[in-house]
Amino acid sequence: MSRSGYTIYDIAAEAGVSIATVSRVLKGDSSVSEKTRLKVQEVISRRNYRPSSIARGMTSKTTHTLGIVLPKLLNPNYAMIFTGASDGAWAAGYSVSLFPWRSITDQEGNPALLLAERRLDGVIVCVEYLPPHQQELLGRSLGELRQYMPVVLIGCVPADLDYPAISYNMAEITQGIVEELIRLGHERIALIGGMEEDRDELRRDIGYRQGLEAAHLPFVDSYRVWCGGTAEDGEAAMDRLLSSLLPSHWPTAVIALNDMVAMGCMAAARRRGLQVPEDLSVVGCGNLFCAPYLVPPLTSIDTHQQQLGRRAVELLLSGEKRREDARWEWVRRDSCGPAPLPKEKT
Amino acid sequence: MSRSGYTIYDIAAEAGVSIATVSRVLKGDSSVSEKTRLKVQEVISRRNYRPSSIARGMTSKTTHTLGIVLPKLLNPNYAMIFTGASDGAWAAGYSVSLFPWRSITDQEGNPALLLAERRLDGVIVCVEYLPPHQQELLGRSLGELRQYMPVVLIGCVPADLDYPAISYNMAEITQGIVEELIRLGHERIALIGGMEEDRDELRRDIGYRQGLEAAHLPFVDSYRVWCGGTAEDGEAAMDRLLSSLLPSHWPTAVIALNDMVAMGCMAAARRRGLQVPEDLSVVGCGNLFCAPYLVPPLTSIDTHQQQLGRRAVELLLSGEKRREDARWEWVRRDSCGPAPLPKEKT
DNA sequence: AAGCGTTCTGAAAGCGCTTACAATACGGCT
DNA sequence: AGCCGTATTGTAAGCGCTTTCAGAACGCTT
Repeated sequence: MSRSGYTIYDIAAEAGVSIATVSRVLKGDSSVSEKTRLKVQEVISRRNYRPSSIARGMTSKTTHTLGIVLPKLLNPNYAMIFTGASDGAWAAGYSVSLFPWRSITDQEGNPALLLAERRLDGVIVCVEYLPPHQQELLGRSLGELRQYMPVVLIGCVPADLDYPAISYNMAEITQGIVEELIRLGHERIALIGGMEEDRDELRRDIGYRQGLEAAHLPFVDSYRVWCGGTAEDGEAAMDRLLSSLLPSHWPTAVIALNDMVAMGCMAAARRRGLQVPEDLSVVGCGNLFCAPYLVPPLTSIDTHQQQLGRRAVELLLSGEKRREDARWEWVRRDSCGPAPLPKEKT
Repeated sequence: MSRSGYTIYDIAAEAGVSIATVSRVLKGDSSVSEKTRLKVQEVISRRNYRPSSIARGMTSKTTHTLGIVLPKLLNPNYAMIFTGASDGAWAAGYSVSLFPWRSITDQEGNPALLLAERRLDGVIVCVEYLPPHQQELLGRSLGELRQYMPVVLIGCVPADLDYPAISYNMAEITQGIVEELIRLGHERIALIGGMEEDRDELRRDIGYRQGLEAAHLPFVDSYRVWCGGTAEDGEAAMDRLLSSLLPSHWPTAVIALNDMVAMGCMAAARRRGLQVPEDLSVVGCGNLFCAPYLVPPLTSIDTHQQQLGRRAVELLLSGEKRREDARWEWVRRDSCGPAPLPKEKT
């Protein structure tokens, strides 16, 4: 209990040397004689002394702590990024602090206040879609933050933002999915979710339209449904979609914003009597741990979130100022199959 | 980019006052005249100055950072605890750093090294079952850690460990589940997962046996299966269980360590042609976000993990040295139903 | 024994902020 | 004008460590 209060002075005194010498053995300086080193180390380990990294930070201007800002840790996608970041950081002797999303977008007073005061050695910011007025706020916060520490962005990052960043190229991914679905014979393909991102090169829409266009399929407005990122959102969106159409026009395939939304879609479809994948193919994104255990097991796009977190830390620590796209990869399971044969029932 | 290098000296010089005065307006000391305060604040906000919390920590001996140590952030249960902790911490002006499990159990050299050096204002440690030799190591690490900062434990914490703690009373919970299942007519109830915890008062086994005993049901050894905490583990364990028994002796209900294990169990059961809940009732624990979207929706025990994380922070910051049990609550969905009528087919 | 090049050590000056404690300023009173 | 109490502000001493620079020790050489 008694808060251990040893300082370098205590150790120095007990070992009969100066604090400079203790400091030297602490950092493994070779200019300390073997004899002295042993003596000092003995005291250190007997007293269980640990130098204060706060004091060290005073001179080194370093905290060995990184920050991560993300919208919602309960979203397993972010938990994966965090995990990867933490692993990478730990391997390099750093730890990672979580900062809630509002720490960087709160209106009240000074935006990045706490974050900037913390003098972290770097911050990873996971960017989600924001309404325009918040975007501007975020921009300012990031700018201010960057005066104090390196910042790396993850997510749907506009290309003209000159931060080091790893982005999901949702346009490319979505186009890839559309093409695959078309290859499977689907012609009525719905796109569910994905707030409107702000830059063309990243918008799911672009990929979606391009994919359709390439196959000379029409873009049907009612097959494009917006929603948030939770399973509930997905369920509601799917409900809306199906309600708004005659069953004969129901899509035969759905591309979901992420796996949670996909879960919701499948639930809504099931409630309407649709069989997945016989009547409806569903593709998710993110490849969550539960994807293989859904019924049917969910086909998803793996975006290698953990790897992505690690990579963000690398960028942060190396100071490389580059932008990269996240890798992505199909994980084919059973929720996605050939289009049903047209039955012309209605 | 140019790392903002303002110090309190710069601000003081520019405002034409002493650093003491700047420090005073920084902390809102009322002994500064209105005129001076405005002048100083003007400079501060014009220069966008943020006092370094490192330097502040020097004198205050405070980092406004808490730590959390947990086995695996990818386990949503831990993500929930972390989220709760982070919310609570943030509300009190703190942030929370993640430390990997091995930061406290690694053999190599000094155990709690980094953690202790960090001089956090407190640490939450989520304890899982550990093999005996690691338990001892953990004990030592915690002891050392506690010399430097308050520690709160979460999980299956032995009652004789005199740390402030919030524990799951798995015995009570498991007994509650058994009783409910018996009430539904089940007589062959399996218990899957849960490494052997080390203290009687916490062991699932105890609750399991007591529940059976109270209803004069026999304890059948082969209905007790051990496994780790992932869906894969659960699937494998369920497979082992079913393989080892004649179908006529298959359990009609399964209690799973957690929801992920429950997911695995359901998958394994389904593969054997068992219908949930008609042939087999499944109860999980943790009430994950995906529980409602499994097929059938999973009945689970909600242990209020987020609330628990918040509470842990409260204990940490208040210094209260007490032990509490986590609240728990049934979340009844469809994976759990009346026992099938005995068909005596084999 | 004196001289010299190495090795080791120690003294002291920060790092950026907080906080007694001392000093100054100001307003009002006699 | 001379005093005093209060409201402000400044000075300086840390906080626990790192690091530069200088001094002490030691081992050889001649």
